[in-house]
Amino acid sequence: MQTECICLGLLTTGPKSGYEIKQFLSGPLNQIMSLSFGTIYPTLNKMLTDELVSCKQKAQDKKPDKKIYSITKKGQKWFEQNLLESSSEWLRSGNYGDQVKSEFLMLILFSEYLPKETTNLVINERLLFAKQILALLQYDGPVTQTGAQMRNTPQGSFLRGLMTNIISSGIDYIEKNRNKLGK
Amino acid sequence: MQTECICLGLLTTGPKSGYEIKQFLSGPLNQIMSLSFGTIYPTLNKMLTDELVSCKQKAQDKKPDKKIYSITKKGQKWFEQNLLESSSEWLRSGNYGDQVKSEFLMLILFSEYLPKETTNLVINERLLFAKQILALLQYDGPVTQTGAQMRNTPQGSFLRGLMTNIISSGIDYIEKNRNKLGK
DNA sequence: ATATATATATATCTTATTGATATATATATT
DNA sequence: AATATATATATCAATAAGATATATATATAT
Repeated sequence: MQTECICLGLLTTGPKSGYEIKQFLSGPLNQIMSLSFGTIYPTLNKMLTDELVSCKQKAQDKKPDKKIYSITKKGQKWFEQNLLESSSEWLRSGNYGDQVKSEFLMLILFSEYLPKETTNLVINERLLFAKQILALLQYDGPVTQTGAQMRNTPQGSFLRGLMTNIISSGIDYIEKNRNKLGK
Repeated sequence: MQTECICLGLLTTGPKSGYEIKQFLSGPLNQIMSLSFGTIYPTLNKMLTDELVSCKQKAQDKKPDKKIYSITKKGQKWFEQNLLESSSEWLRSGNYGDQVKSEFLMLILFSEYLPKETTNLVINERLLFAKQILALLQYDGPVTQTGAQMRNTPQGSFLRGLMTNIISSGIDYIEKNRNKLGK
């Protein structure tokens, strides 16, 4: 149900192929949402049957057809209806720094069973990884037209700002308190 | 593979039933990791076959038997080995405020299609929800013996501190910048 | 006093989702 | 020239979530 809604939401900014939806969900947005091809393609097909999207097939010689999906009027209506209905649910089920699946933090919880040098190494690499993501979020160079949604809209700026804020304060905390983890 | 590791990690602090594992993962730790019964029970059974855990069945009249699982020596070895091997993977796959599945933030991204009053209401409720979780994290009253792992160990304090930090800065950002979302 | 809700406790089943793999070609890099 | 990466779609097995069924005890509200 959500998968449909997310794909439709991304299609509101213009027609896209399944590959482009995946691409978009692999940019800065990847920090808050991801979908695999195994989810995207079946969902697109299902929505085609339900007439929530239409599909224009571009023939390409020797390559498989490029299938460009557009949201239909029925789809737009369904999307807005569904967004409204699920808003109170999405509010709680989501996570942005208050509900956060984290294998890294589980590793820290269990770190007493890890060689102390490994724990140190893991934290170093984690900080590096976090800083790479920060850089990706703050990057202001050219983007594909798909990524413009994260740039030029107030919603996109808000999200980028929030994520930057959360990640930075996480990095700060780890740097200041890592010494308190048992040695 | 991870499910096994997480269950074993929780069993290192003492024998537990499947229900108690679920309980523990529904406390403050729920913010970073959760498992459903549909995952816990089959995993426990699989690990019993593999002799990573042992099981003491307590007969109870008229109630189903209480099955208490303990980590075996083989299990402890497997756990430590696996923790070490997967550490470099868990480092990246995890999310704590830098990679964060968030239906709430997707809702914000799509909020232009939501009635403006709804967006406002959603943000208000979200802030309330976040503050409830903060209170839960900072709560210092009595806990079940299972929860002690999050209290009395340096790892537990570190996690609680990090989560508190991340959530607080998220709340701050939202309060200061919500006016910038289109009206 | 009684009804209702919540907590304890295990288990199964359908559905959703991931992650891996297969296929095919163009383009960029070494 | 060789290799790696990007474009592009699709399927499938393995994993995991979420719902539901079952059974009882206890706490709370009417």
